[in-house]
Amino acid sequence: MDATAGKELTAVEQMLCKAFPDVGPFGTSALEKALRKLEKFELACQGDDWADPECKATNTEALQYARARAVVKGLSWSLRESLQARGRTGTIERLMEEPFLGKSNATKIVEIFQTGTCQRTLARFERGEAPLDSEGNVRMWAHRHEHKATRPMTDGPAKVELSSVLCISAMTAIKLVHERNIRSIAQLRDRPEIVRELHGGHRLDHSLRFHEQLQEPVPAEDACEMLKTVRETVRALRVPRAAGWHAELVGGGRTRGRAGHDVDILLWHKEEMASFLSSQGPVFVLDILLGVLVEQGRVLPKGEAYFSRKCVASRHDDPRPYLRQIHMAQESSKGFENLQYDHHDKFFGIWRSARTGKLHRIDLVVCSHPEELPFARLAWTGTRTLNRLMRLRAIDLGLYLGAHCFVARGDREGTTETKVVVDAQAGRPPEVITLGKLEPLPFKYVQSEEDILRVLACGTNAFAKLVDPTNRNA
DNA sequence: TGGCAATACG
DNA sequence: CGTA
DNA sequence: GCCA
Repeated sequence: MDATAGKELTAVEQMLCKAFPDVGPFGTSALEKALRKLEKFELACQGDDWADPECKATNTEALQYARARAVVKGLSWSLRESLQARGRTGTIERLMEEPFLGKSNATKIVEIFQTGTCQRTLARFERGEAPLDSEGNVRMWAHRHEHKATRPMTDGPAKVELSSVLCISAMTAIKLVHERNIRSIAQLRDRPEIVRELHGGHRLDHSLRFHEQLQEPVPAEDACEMLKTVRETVRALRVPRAAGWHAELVGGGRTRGRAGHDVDILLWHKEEMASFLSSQGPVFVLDILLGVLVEQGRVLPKGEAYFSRKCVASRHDDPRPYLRQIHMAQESSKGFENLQYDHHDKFFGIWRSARTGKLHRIDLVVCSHPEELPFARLAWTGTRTLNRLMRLRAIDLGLYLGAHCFVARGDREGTTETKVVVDAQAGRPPEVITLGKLEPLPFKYVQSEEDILRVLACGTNAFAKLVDPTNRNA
């Protein structure tokens, strides 16, 4: 029996029941692009979520646009046909039956679909003006806190352009516009003394210099070459069972079947961890791999370009931090926020094509423990919006979902126990696992992305469309 | 009607 | 504050 | 915008 039978689905459940193809059948790509632009304007003008430590507010507008775009991608009916058959009002009503769309966003979607823009938000953002709220008032300040507002909603195009530079965040772009009157990348390039003040060092200098190249889509030929080179290089390393290392595309390369401006590669091994112990201490496969790739001239070195490596030694404290009894027993007001989780070793850097000499962003992620592979795959395949939806769903079930495992939050009223339905297929008795506070769900129940999605669907196949990564472009 | 909006690391 |  |  369906675990959700007898009650209405939550908005998050409705979303996860959908498929999000890269290109849908109903001609909504211009609408999706407009909603993406609105999200980017909101992020660039307000700062990303939690960007201001003094004012911990969610960027609700950006979140709404991201969700609205996902809803449009997941629509199983045609806006065009609905507008013909039911008219504007009928279509708005139908949109309001979709998750996360109220009257305001439904109306906006119809306006953008019919006219290509939205007069009170998108058109104003594009002219560098502050948008209007649903009552027609100018939304001059982020977070609606007029008295301590430091972030005007004007100059959207300048802020979007500046924050697209690697190493320049939304908050830095906002300061450049309003404190230094810098309104484009070209203007920033003409002011080396201001660039120096940003303290980005050689990484920022390099990002600015090669910005256009780094924004270009990576040609399929180069993406293939990157994957092949990484795979062959890791398999030739002097590490335990080197031939057992795998390299696969995640990110846009997996959800869309083609790379965007970067290439995301996940490295994993059936038996080995991301690092091993030598007499000198832990050795990271990623470090050795990067050493070779830098030497071969494929990856730009730390002293030359953007280069961010994150490895952790605590992996070899046995057992893992999040499996330690001491952590499960630890109670704190902050819940599991104080937990030190292990993490996958990562590299964010610049690749130089052997074919064209052009530079491209590359992300390498090394799955830290073999059994965490499905969680690493799911998280690093994304998209960002889909990750947020899946993690919201996990919260609904009393679970934490990260890139490593499920952990019981144990923060519900009255009990610290969390019941997890790992299987509720028709014709079988449901299998329910009971977890204590901060106890991880044993990996034997989650051996694939499909298993994770089934747990999120309370043991059913309600979210099975998302098993295919090309349906994950939310 | 008010709390909540994903989660992580250097 | 930067990145995913 | 959703939900207890």
